[in-house]
Amino acid sequence: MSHEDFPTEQHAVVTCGLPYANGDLHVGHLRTYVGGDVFARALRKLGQRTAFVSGSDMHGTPVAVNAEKEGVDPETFALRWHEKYEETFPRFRVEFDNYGHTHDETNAELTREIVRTLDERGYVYEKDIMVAYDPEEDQYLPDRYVEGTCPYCGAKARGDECDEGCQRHLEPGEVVDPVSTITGNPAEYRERTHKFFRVSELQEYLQGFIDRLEGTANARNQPREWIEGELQDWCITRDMDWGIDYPEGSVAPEEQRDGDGDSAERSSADHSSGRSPREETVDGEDDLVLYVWVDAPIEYVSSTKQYTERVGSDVYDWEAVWKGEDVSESDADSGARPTPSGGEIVHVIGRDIIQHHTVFWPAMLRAAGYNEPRAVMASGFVTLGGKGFSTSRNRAVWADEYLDEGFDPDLLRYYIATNGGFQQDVDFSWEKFQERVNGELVGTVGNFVYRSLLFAHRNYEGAPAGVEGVSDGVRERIEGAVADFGEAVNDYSVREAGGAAVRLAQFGNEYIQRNEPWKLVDDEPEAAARVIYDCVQIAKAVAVLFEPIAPGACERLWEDLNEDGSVHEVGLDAALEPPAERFDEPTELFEKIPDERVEELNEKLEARVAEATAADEEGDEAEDAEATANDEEAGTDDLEPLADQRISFEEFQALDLRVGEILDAEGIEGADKLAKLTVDIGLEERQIVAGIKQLHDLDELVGERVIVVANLERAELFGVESNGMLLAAGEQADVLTTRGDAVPGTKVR
RNA sequence: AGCGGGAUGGGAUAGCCAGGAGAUUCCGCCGGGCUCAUAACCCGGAGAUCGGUAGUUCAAAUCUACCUCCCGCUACCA
Repeated sequence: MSHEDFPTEQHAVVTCGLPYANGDLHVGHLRTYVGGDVFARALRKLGQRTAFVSGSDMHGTPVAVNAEKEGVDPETFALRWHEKYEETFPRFRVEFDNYGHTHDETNAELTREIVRTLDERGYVYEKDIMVAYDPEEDQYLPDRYVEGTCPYCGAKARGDECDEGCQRHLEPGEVVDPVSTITGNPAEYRERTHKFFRVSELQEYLQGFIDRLEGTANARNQPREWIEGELQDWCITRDMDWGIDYPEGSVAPEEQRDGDGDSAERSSADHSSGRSPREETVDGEDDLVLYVWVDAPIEYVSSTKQYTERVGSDVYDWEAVWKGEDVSESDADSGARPTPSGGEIVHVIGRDIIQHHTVFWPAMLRAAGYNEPRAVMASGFVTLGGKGFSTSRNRAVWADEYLDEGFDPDLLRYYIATNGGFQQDVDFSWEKFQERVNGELVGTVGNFVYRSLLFAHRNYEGAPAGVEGVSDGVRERIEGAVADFGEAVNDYSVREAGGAAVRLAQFGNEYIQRNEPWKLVDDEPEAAARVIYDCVQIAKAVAVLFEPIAPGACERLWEDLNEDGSVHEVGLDAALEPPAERFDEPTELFEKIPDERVEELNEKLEARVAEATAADEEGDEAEDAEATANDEEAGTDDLEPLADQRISFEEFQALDLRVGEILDAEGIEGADKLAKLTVDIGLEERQIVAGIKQLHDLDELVGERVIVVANLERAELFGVESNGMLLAAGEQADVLTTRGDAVPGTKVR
């Protein structure tokens, strides 16, 4: 192991992947934040000085697009979500020392500073690239404003990644046959000058880095393919208004801020025209904004900085943590490991953003002279009934929803933190939730501390006096649990950190059961007192060890134990310090979840998912209706231009068009739009797949005359063979039919 | 079809990265105990040749190759 075990002398910072200010939080998101919170608390228990920070990710095209849809400016839109998150996290006892956002001044300033450093050190160069551009709307189309075909695998791809095919990250200008996602217009490529970060020069460094990176295995393995293959330089600018301006040396920061304000005003006044990407100005002045993945991770640093600004650098020094000893310019791209003088940086993220944290981000840090992350913990996803969450279909358990049901946040924390390995996907169901709460939290932990403290209170009004201290066996057992806890933290296993406490409580139950103090009280009062003293000690240790997972419950337990101070602040030593000799009747730490409750929750969930799916469909229809209306009003404006290219009569004759009659029509399961049709085309019956499921009452189509391209190559869609193509007009799939009574099979010409 | 993740007693999970006592924990099942405790708790038991095949090794759930099956995301106007 190339790193010292926790706790170390250095300060640590634990960060959580920034939530993207674009929608509600659900239990899946919470997995990462709870994981980070548990880990940060656990580090503190070990005695490691730790800052726990995060912030909202405000920039990027999806925010801009969705703000436009709502007719507000991106800042207003993103801030609204930011405030929501800021308020939600503490309700799950995810307590950041600082929670900022990427659009605040601290981050804007630090981002410009870091980028300027990269620039000065020669890590940035300019390159003219072809950028997708919508000539009709006169705007550039960065990232998700454009989609087209992946140049590597041929699948349909978004502008920034081949999300449906090979999963490759796509650089601007790479996507083939680009189309604007805003207008649907085919886009053309125009040459623009952009900034590139020489990631390729840091390849040797990154190879060393990935080998010494700690955390979960997936974070270390997934980026290998990139780091050990050929690293591409990274385009770090975009043609947009929304974001942090590229820090041109000649432009003073103040002016840039003004620029931001301007753009916000402009886009809010201008939203109806639906444009937010940078419009080219008359003089063609480059108004480049930094790519969102540049300023987003810098927020980790900015947020730490804000924390220091609040508490003072004598309490926590962000610069010592993040900067440490700067690597000299000439050394940066060597594989040499930086002097380990900085802090322990631990990133807790979802497994979908591993590459950003193990390639681009450490490269930036290194090149700018910052300290490298010690560990990346990448969590698996949360599934629902074995299937993935689908926010669009409302197939999810939302954070608010959970709280509204009145459940203690600790229950969910326990469930998602310990139900499986951190990098493993965990399944959520109310049944399993109930099982673990009732069995482990109530039956094992809650029951043990309650029976112990109640017995102690009734017979001794607290921990029995006159006992010399814990018995050796129990002491060893507690020490063992403390050791397990420490090991778990060093293994980055939040699951095991929780397990140590639960197993200790389990031991407590065995211990009290074996010694039966209730039988001893009368005949052997001293023996009884010793047993109960031991039990109270175990309960106290449980409070200390379980605090990272269940901070609320442990706070109550700490009070029940009549302990001074805060259970959140005590270290592991407290586990073996003598318990109080006086305390009141204890409370029940956790409550059982009755079966009826689970049934009710399941019904609710199912009903909502069904309803939302239906509403989704209606929504689509409404949108479609709107689109139709627009089509009519818009007249010729929205029509595709006529093809310039003329074809020969022979080429036309190559099409075998036939009249057909629909004999049967049914939807294809799993597909939103595809329908399977059986069509009689005179000489034979054909099975044809057509994308008309939502646009037609399928039953009404039966008997309808249609025009079919009979000699189109066969294709398979959703595993269903399509042997021909049904002709239809426009977005609404207005199906072509015959005016007279041409019989099926008649050739069309 | 592509990418990713899995396959361990009835169900759910750990262990595999750093091979070595026929294997963890939870739920369920069977039998017993206890009554301090939120019908909680404790003890004992049945039950897996760790997906298949072939290798490497003195030794493989753990390493290598191939295969099968499952799941997730994608798949959509042919």
